[in-house]
Amino acid sequence: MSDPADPSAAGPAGIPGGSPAAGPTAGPAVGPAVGPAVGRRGSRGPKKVGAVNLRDVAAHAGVAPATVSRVLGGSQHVNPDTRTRVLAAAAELGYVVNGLARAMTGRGTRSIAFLTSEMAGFTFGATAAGAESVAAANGHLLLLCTTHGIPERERQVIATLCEQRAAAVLLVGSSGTDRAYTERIGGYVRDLAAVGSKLLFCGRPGLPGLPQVRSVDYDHGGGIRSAVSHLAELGHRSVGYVGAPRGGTMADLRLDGYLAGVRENGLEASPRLVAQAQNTIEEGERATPLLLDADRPPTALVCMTDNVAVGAYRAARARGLRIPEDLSIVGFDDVPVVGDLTPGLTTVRPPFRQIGVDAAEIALGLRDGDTDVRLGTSLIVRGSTGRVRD
Amino acid sequence: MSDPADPSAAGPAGIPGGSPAAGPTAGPAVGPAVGPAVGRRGSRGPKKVGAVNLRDVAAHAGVAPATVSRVLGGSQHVNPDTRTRVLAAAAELGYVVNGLARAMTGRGTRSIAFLTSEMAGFTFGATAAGAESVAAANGHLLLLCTTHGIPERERQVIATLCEQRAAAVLLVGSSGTDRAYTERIGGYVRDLAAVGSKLLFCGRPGLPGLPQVRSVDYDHGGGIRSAVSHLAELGHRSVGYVGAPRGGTMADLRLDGYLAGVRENGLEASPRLVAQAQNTIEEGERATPLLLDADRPPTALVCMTDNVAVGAYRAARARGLRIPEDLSIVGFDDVPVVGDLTPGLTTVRPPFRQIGVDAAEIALGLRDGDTDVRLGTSLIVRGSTGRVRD
DNA sequence: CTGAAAGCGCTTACAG
DNA sequence: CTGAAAGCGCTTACAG
Repeated sequence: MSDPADPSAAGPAGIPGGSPAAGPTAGPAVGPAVGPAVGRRGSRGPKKVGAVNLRDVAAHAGVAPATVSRVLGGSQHVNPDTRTRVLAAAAELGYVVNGLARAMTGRGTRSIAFLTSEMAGFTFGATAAGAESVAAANGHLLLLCTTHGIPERERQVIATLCEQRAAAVLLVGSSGTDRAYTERIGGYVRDLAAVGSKLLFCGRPGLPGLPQVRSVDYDHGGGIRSAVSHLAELGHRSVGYVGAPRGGTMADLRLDGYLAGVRENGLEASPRLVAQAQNTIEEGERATPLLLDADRPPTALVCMTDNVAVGAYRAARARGLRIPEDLSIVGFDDVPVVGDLTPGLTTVRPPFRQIGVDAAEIALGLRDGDTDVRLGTSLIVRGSTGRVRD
Repeated sequence: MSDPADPSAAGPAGIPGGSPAAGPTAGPAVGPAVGPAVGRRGSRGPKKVGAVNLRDVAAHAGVAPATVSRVLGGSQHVNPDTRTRVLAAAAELGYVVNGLARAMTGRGTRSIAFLTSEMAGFTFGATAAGAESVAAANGHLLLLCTTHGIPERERQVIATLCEQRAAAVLLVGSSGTDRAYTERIGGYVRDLAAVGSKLLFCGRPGLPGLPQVRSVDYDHGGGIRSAVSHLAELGHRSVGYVGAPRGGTMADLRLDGYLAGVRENGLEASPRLVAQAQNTIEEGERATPLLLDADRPPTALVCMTDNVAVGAYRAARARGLRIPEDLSIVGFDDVPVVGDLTPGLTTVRPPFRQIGVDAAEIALGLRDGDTDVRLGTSLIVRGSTGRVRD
């Protein structure tokens, strides 16, 4: 019973939803739908075994295969009567075009791939959702791949994607910035180009060494700077930063944003105001005390991500510090629920969904121009930031 | 410059990562990798235009296409020397097998599809991640599709998946329970079976009318019952429920779990202890007051989901109610950050990732037996639940 | 408007 | 162990 192909499970014929949906141009079912025409009145020997194909439809309609291909392919000039006859035959046999075969002739729609390190987290989902909506609206499927950050796995995935002839691959999220990384990506770009595909950066900036790879990103630095400015306006002069050390695109951009914000607003600038933490709550909880327990602790913290900020909340609370009376905190990403913390987290919101949408549109060639796109962010002010205590 | 196929972008030959990875059995690159062999010393007329194919490799190695197919296909008996020669030729030409063509002969690996209403949210991501890991480990790609809950879109997606010959489709998440729904799904099952594919329920129970469709789910009812029991142990006698009205698998199962829990623990049972709210924070915020503002309000609330619970936090706070002193609250799902609310949310944690893993394994036929699987949940006790006030 | 033929790129019996 | 041939299911010039 675990075999859904069991004909005995077909149920009563004629149930709506059971219509052989066929291709985008096929009409509604007419007669009782059937699966593979196995043993259908012994019409043509014991040959057929797979699904019904185009030739079956042609025979059933009394036309040549080429004609069936034309009407199903939405071709131009076809006699209305012939068209009707073919459509009826297709529906009657429950014909479903073989997309694989079609793709081989160049007419098929190739899928677009979304390649990310981990597919967990809100930011991933929002971006993927944006890409999916565009893909779907254009008849493409979205392939979801994960590298877990290991090069060998990444290589493997790209190879598979080349074989499957993905239309394009969106490389999503932060990445390394070293020379080895650039060369590795450069290899992917060539491999993909060899099969008519292309690479696109999504949610991360382009690579200097790879100017031909377009990027769809948001303004990491600008977002952080707006957070720093917000704190400066509230009177803070000593603002700390908790985030990942240099070495990744996101870490670099956000840290640089902090540094620029400090400079622009004439705030205290000092290495002792920066604590290193990877992007997890635990890391934020671990690193924040490095700043809070110092001699003259900062009155406000800008965190690389909301995860880190939540860790900062924990650390502050553990020390009996009130937010924002004793310490203001700003996050980045605006993931769900952080607005319901006590107090709500002030944070920078990137247009994740839009990033996915733009990337997919570019990947599908729906957009002209060849420039990178970089979207703006918005500062969501909630209760975790307040005027500095006098 | 937006064309990644631009040969001038190929950079210096010999860069690692740029190796023509080819199929799973192809060896490492040897000479300088090249893309399509266009114009390569005019070797065979102006014919070639696409990527290099198997015949090119055969010619380059001085063997028949069938032989190349054998060594690349990991076939058995092939002369070692011949194998070496073919592998070298493949690497030299940067050959990448065409998965589409291979799939047409039945040898290719078909992708598995993950079909969900919305691809937002933690639960979705965790489940998909589990499925992806299994798919990847077995050389399959994961297709991500979205229906936005609209039947027409759902139909469209299934049709496309049939055309693309997906190996299986995982129908993920809650759904309707009415007869029309069952018939619609029944149609999909037949359509998929006709192309050798199958349907699987994931994170939701099976449909009585469709016993042949297997389901991989977790114990919604048991999870809620454990929450109710937990509250009963804390002395609560009047426990309310906030969740969606009947009509969906998740809503039904969780509400039934509440009802059973109330009965099992001999708690107050009354329709006025149940408030209806869809699965969003706002809905929880809207519906909770219906219970709190009643004559003899419950001392504890079980919410269908964490979203609803967060809404309940808002409502309680708006009334000056302390959690858990004045009101205990339990959620369901254990999405990120709810543990950092004030107080941390006590909630039921389903094994989302495992659900995805199991579903994918079954879809890929990696598991025997034909029974449905239903995994257990764990109650994560945090600060939002406490002894009832005397 | 419609057929017959060739081709897309691979794999698999069938014969050596 | 290896070739030549046929076939997978579709589409596209090429001729009517």
